[in-house]
Amino acid sequence: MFGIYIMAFFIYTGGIMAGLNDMQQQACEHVDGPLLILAGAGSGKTRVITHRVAYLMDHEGVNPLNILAITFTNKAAREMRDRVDLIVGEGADRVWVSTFHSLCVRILRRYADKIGYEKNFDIYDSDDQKSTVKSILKDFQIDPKRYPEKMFMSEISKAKEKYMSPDEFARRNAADYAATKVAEVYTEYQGRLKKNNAMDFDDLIYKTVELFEHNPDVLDTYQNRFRYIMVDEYQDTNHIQFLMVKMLARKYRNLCVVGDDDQSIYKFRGANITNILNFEKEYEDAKVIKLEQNYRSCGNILAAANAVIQHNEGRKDKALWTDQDAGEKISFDQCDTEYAEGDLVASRIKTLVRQGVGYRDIAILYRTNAQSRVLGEKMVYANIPYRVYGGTNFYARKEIKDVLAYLKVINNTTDNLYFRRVVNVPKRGIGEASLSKVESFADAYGLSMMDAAARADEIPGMAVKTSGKIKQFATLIQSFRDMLQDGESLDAVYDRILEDTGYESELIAEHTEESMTRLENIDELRNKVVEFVDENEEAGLSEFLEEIALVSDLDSMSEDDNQVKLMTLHSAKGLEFPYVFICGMEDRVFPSGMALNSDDPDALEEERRLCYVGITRAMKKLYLSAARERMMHGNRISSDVSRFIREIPPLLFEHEADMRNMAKRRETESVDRYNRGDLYSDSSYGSSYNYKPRTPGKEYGQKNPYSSYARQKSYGQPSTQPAFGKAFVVSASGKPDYEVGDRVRHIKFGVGTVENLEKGDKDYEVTVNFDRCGVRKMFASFAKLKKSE
DNA sequence: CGAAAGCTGTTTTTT
DNA sequence: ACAGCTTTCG
Repeated sequence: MFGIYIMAFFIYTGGIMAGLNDMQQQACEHVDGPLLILAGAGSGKTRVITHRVAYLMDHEGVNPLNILAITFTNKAAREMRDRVDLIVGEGADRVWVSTFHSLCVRILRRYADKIGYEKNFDIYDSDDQKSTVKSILKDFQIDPKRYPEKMFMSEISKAKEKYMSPDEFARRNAADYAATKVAEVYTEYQGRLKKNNAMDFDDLIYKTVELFEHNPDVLDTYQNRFRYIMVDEYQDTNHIQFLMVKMLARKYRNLCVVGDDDQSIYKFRGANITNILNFEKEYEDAKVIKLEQNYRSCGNILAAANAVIQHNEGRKDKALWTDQDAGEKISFDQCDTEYAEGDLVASRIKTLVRQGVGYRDIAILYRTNAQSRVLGEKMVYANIPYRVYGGTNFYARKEIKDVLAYLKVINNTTDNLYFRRVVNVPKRGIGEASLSKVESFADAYGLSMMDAAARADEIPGMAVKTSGKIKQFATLIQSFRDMLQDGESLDAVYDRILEDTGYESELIAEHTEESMTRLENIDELRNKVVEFVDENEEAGLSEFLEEIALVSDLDSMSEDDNQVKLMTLHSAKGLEFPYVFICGMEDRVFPSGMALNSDDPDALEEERRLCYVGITRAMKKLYLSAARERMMHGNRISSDVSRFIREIPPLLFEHEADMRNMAKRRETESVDRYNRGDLYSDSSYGSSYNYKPRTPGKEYGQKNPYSSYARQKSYGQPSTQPAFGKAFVVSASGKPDYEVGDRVRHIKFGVGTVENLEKGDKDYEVTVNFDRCGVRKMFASFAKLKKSE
């Protein structure tokens, strides 16, 4: 009988722990007390967290309500919940899994009154922050040219990340003139946000910590609620997040943090790597578990990642290992321009797809969002389904911000920022002059601008015609509020807004390509409203706006869409793809020029960590590429191959010999350039840059009509080579020098016979029967076939 | 008051 | 190259 119990026990645990290695299992089974999991890239971190949650519930009998898991993105949160669901079957939906920000919003909505806010507070995005700061600078008569608003925004943000109040900031910086200015603006900024019943991203966390600090009873409630706390991507937490976690975990000390110091890439937004490095000092009894076996990448890729990251000084020494095969070697290509690079990537993708790879298994990563434009264009050309993640956010588009501003002003009439945004959109003949009058009136009587607008006829010195218009606007907004009050659904109100404000009809009347896109976007937003209403029956406008504010583009990533994914290296963190392209492997692009110029040595180390993150996203094959020159800030500049390429041992590359040569050549070149004194100096940057065209013949297809080559003349190439641009384009898509029946040689496939040659849209398509590997169809300009006997 | 035209600085990464 | 801001004109 006892034996049966034991049996059952083993089968049971086996069910949960199936497929975990020793270290992973230890991590899962550590229940009480602080735990630090140092999890290298691809070491099954998510697996461990989900299994640990399952273990706590099923094995330790922990109530799912007592578990809090903080993830980095909403997508990660959703995934984790789904995966826990699969393991435990029931109760997973009661585990609280969310990001720092959404966790805080949920807490703050509940206790808003305790910190002097109303429950329906707005969440300001960076655009909103910027307009607020801008208007303060105007009022304070601070010249934005001497003190740019960006500086104020980042200083304020930094202060909040350290949990430093405006008062304390002022006290600490009394001596420094510029800092006193910042202190004044910071103080005023917080005042305005409060007045508008709004919080920015940093406030969400700041105010939560403040709430806990001033209300021990509230803190106690949450300490009891969250007896088991897990924090993912701990290396990217900032100081105030650290404080918040510390407060919550103080009572039960069941804190488990997971992270990897090598993947810390968010220093620029306050992430503090010492949080993870000093965890053992903070919690002396912490158990530390290292996960170093990588299950994601094949050997060559992992070796490259290890080689790169080893160039960093300040890191915990560790090395990932794998028992997978070496796999395919890494590919590297230096193209002439960013357009050629895009063409190459597109053609490689087509080859992969022809071999049976799904589009969904491919990702293109890059350092800056700006690079996505050309790459995206090339995907269109090549007919490759793709999606760009991040970048100019859907919610940052003008029309979306307008419509959302209507919703926000309906939700929170206290806010003047959104009032100003929509009061004259579409044009209602209400100008700045009238608005200042409304504002002074509002200030004088302690009203919001919306309230003042409702009483516009009382405002002194205002024309009856104008006050009528303003009043009408206030009535309009009130009518929407009434609809909601009467229980009308959100989507019904949404439609009424578009109609009654005349926003939609104006766009329809415009009837340009642009206005049609805007209408589509507005329709897309409507879909989101409907979707939200369906999924959250209880929730209202406030909740909808909150979801919009905190959700990111990436969160909508779905396995269902069979598309190539384009995103920045930053966005790619936490994801994995069988085939990964990293574009723009050039000094000043990646590592960024900023990092190269910086006097902080960690700046370059952070870039290197980013490179490490990028490489380790790849499972089967990694393609790196660079351009010899590209358009940057309106100038065509030439660039060297990224130093990170040279940090990868040549033997890991497909064309090992070439890589060796390049490394050698590069060494001498660098010395030469250094001796000339122009390494990274401005002489290679601005208009004085001496542009040397490459020999046209060895170029990849260059047919982009928007390419700057079409306008080559304007870039310092006056009379010496007038026909260059033209000759260039012709030769790129010109007829190859071989015919059907010729024997040709391909750099990789060897010798074969040309079976067919036909002119496609932009290029010749050539079909070759190779002796070694059979029939292949390819684009002539990519194939670089040479006649052979 | 509003639209159009010119001038400026700007790009690293994001919850 | 581009957007956003200021200036200018109707």
